[in-house]
Amino acid sequence: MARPARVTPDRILAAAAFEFAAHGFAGARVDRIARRARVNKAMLYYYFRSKQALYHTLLRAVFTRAAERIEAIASGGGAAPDKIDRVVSTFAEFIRDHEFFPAIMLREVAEGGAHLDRQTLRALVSVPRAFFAILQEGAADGALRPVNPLVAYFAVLAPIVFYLAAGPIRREVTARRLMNLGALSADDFVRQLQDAVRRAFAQDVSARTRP
Amino acid sequence: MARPARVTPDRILAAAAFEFAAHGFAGARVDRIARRARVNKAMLYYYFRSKQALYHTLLRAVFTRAAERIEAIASGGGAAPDKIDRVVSTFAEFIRDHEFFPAIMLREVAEGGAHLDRQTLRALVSVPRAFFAILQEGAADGALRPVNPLVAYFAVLAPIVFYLAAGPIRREVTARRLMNLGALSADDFVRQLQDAVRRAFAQDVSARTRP
DNA sequence: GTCTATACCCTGATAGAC
DNA sequence: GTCTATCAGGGTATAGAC
Repeated sequence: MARPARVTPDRILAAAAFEFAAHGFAGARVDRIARRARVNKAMLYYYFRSKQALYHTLLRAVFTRAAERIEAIASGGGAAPDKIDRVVSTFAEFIRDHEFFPAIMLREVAEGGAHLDRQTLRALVSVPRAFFAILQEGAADGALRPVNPLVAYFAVLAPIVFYLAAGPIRREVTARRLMNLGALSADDFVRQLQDAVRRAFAQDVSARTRP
Repeated sequence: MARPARVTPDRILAAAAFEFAAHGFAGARVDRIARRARVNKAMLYYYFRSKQALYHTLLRAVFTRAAERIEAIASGGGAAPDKIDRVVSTFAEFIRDHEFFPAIMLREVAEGGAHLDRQTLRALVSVPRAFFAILQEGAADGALRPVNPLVAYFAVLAPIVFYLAAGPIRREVTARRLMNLGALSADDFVRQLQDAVRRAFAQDVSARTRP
């Protein structure tokens, strides 16, 4: 049941996601967000009190949604290495559904989390928390080597975010013929990263049970 | 042989690195850069024509220096897996010498390379180019598994940059007691990442010859 | 809820004296 | 080479009519 009253703020949020991802908080222009959302600028301030409030709302929504997906994997069934496979593919899928996510994630890390209020930080932290639970489960039953959880966390997630965020630069490099980067679809990247991660952290690499 | 004429622009560049890393191009304030460099703002504009020119100069210098270090490894001696170990440690070392680097790198990727002129892009590209040469050498002599070079590149470098850039957020998480992240020094991170990368990409993991 | 017009501040950049 | 003073433009935010 569509609530028409919701559609305007949602359009604003979608436009804001695009703008903040492309230019960062300081570089984003409220005028551009309003124009892209096809609403009047005063309307934007009517729904969101300020540029900051708009940004905070956006961050909270997106980090909460991301955390939910990872938590679902951790608390679901399956062997630990398979769960890690699923973390990789789910994260990539989440980014496909939220193209603005990698850029905003990178910027927020660079910013030192300056725009993350407690609730948002809590959502963000629940991602590594869920991931650590998978690692511990795998170490306990011998499916995973015992490794430092932070190392594993960054080894798994950083490549995905970075690779998908770097798409525009790769296109620029290719367009200027500075280097010949072969074709590599996002799905292929995911599969090969799953493979690398399994070799890096699974106790028995040959135990492949990918669907 | 100190050339006093150089010291002022260098101080400005150092201050700019700090400011741009902390706030990004749009968020950076020329006034703050000048104050931090202890020079008058007019002086800054005397040496650098504009905020943009200052940023470009900084980017070109830092990416060129980073590329040099990686190229030296690729063209140096040793087995391919050992070279990859060295890429990991050298990159971490480079960041220790240039603390502002991870944030600027992340922001530039998020920006889609909007501030990278041809020369800077060329320097940036020479990093993966050197890395790919190592991979090819290793695949040719059987020391490395044949893998997609882009996957390996991002699997190796993204975790380092991301992990070191995320230091401030980790401190924030710890300070707010949202999660208990154990102690992990940068050196430990490097060693464990080297280990993970070797397992992921070396043909024979047991062939360890780390100094 | 929607729009126009505008206040007001911030910031990049420069003119011009020394 | 160095500094003070200032301008011009652009950007967030709001007042107030409808």
